[in-house]
Amino acid sequence: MELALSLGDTSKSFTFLDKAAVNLPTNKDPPGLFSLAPSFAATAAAADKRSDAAERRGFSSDPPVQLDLLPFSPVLRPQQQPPSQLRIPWLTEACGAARVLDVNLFRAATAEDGDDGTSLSSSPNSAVSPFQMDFCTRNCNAEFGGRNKREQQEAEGRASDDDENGSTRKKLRLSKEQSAFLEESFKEHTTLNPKQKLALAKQLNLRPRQVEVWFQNRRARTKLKQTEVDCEYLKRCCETLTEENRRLQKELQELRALKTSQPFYMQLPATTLTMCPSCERVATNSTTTNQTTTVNNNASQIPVELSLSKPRILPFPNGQAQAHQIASS
DNA sequence: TTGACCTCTACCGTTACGTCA
DNA sequence: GTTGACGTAACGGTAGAGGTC
Repeated sequence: MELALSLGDTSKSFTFLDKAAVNLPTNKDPPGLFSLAPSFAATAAAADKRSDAAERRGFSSDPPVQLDLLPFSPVLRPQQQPPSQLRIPWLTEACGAARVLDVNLFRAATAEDGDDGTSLSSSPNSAVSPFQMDFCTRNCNAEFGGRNKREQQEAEGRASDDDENGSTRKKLRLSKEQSAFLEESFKEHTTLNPKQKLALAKQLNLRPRQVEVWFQNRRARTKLKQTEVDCEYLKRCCETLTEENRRLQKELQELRALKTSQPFYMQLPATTLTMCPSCERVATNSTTTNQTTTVNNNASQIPVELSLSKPRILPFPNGQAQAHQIASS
């Protein structure tokens, strides 16, 4: 049941609630639409957690629950791929299997670490990984050779520093190949189960902990962008509401001025509107006209009469009071 | 069956490093 | 060469879920 109050400007309707209702995230949402991503993300995280737990318990969690975390972001729309196997289109389609071999070519024995990141090579102060990555990058991608050479030298320098000072915080830049690889994986799975993490780490010649951290940071960046988009949308909504409020206040002032210019209005009997819940027809017990208000009755609009403000008690000169009300179901 | 304890992982806030203008 | 802004890898703390005893 919908009541449309017609107070002059009938061409503009109030649409905020409609918009909010319509723009709930769906798989068909185009980019830019508002979504309730945080709650969805939480649901997805919980689902993934359950999935991971199922994996750890030793049985498959199939069928996978594909959750669209960011409907407005096509990058993050997961493909319908089985989660048990990582498919890397960037790798397999654009570069072929040779890339895989290159990535793994210089993988040292330390890459056979467990997934806890606590073995020798995964020590926070270990200098193994930067070397491996630079070897990999040099051999994988000739166009970055110069920079990677410098990186390698820097890495060597850091390694020696690390050897001297075990407290040095290690930070390395992932190569473009590694980043692209991880990005492609993220498109398919925003979270990883231990198997996937291990597989990715092996393929990229990274420690599982690094893969884990990368996904955590990637999720954080995604959430941040989502928040920015949501804030922008809410800001626009606020502006719209402010403008709407301003317009209504203006109309209210005009109508109050109209009231004072027509003192006989106060002497008129109140109008009571009743609406049948089934047919939504509106009936009135008075023919008094203040302002014409239309009641949106689906196909037809029935002009009725009603007071302009919310139901309230109006003072009458003779001391009586009478309620103006709109009765509806 | 229940509760304590442990492990794992996601998330969050923060820090520190690398890059670039 | 220096500096500040920015992006991001990495860290520590916390909470929740599941497993074990």
